[in-house]
Amino acid sequence: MTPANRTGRSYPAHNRTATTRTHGEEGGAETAGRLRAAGLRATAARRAVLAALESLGGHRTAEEVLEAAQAGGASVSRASVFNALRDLVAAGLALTVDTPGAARYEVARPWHHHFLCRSCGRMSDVECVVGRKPCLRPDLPGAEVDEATVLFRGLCPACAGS
Amino acid sequence: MTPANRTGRSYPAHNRTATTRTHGEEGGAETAGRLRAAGLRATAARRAVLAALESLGGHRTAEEVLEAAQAGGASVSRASVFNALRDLVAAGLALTVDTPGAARYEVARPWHHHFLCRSCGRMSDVECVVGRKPCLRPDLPGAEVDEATVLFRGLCPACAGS
DNA sequence: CTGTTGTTTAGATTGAGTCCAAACAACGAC
DNA sequence: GTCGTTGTTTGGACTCAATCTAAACAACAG
Repeated sequence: MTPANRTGRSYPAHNRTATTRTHGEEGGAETAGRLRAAGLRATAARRAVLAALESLGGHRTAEEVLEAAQAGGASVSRASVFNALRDLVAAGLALTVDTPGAARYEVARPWHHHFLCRSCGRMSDVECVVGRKPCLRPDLPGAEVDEATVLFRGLCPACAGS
Repeated sequence: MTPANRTGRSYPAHNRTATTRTHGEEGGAETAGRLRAAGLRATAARRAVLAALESLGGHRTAEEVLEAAQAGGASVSRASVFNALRDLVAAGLALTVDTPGAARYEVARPWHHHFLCRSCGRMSDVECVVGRKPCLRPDLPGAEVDEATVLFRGLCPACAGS
């Protein structure tokens, strides 16, 4: 039951920078600058991963990012993609989504939540009324809350309509 | 290999459905009755898993349940624990919690949410104001929402206090 | 340009979970 | 009680995600 495809594009694919870089690598000086501004060294692997995440759009697994980065001409290893994603999330440039199976990543944007369709398996964004974290508070006296993530499950509009 | 050495007695066969037993041993008649009431066959594996989940309490991984079930004297295979947990969740007798890493399970109780401490890694329950699902609704017109799970992250009272 | 220090790499490794077909047991029917 | 149907269990091989390793390497401050 529920064949569950990969996460689809709930986002229009983010257009890549029209001007191609002379070095033939994904991610140009702009990407490098954002990495440094976030306190990270602007290594080739991190630039490729960030660029891949942006050009893919949506919620992607590490494997998808790896493929996209390599397809983009970068020479990146699997381990580096995991390292880079970890660092990007820690630096606030990317977000992780808790999903069963493989973890999914997306470029950072204002705080929001996710809807996972039980039929097509696609994940889509759900705006957060508050827009920043933590948007909910647990009834847990003494706790220090960093964030509250909400995962909705059900049938997406497309699957519910048919 | 060593096919002659299989552990022979998988089903203790101390089950007698004719008269209602009142004592609640692990995997006893009471547990069996709840399984049947939920539409499941009362197999030894499922009784052991449900009993283990209950005696352990809290939010447990499949591995922990397996160990507890085996420690409790039952002869259960790993695959059966996964099968049983899947079935218990489907039948509404147990709940899954989406956590990074291994999935966690708990005996069913009124709808609630979870707090995951980033320091000690412990998970605790957070009451849901609504108490039934779906307790939140996404701004996603046309979607059919089954449930909304909230995962809080931060420092639990114990870790925040020190 | 150079040194320090953080990063990358391929491959081995761990860990969670699934798949398989044959053996087996639950339970309604008799 | 016994039987037959049908659902379950089994262990081992397997898949897939993710981490670990130590040596080679590259970023960037000085």
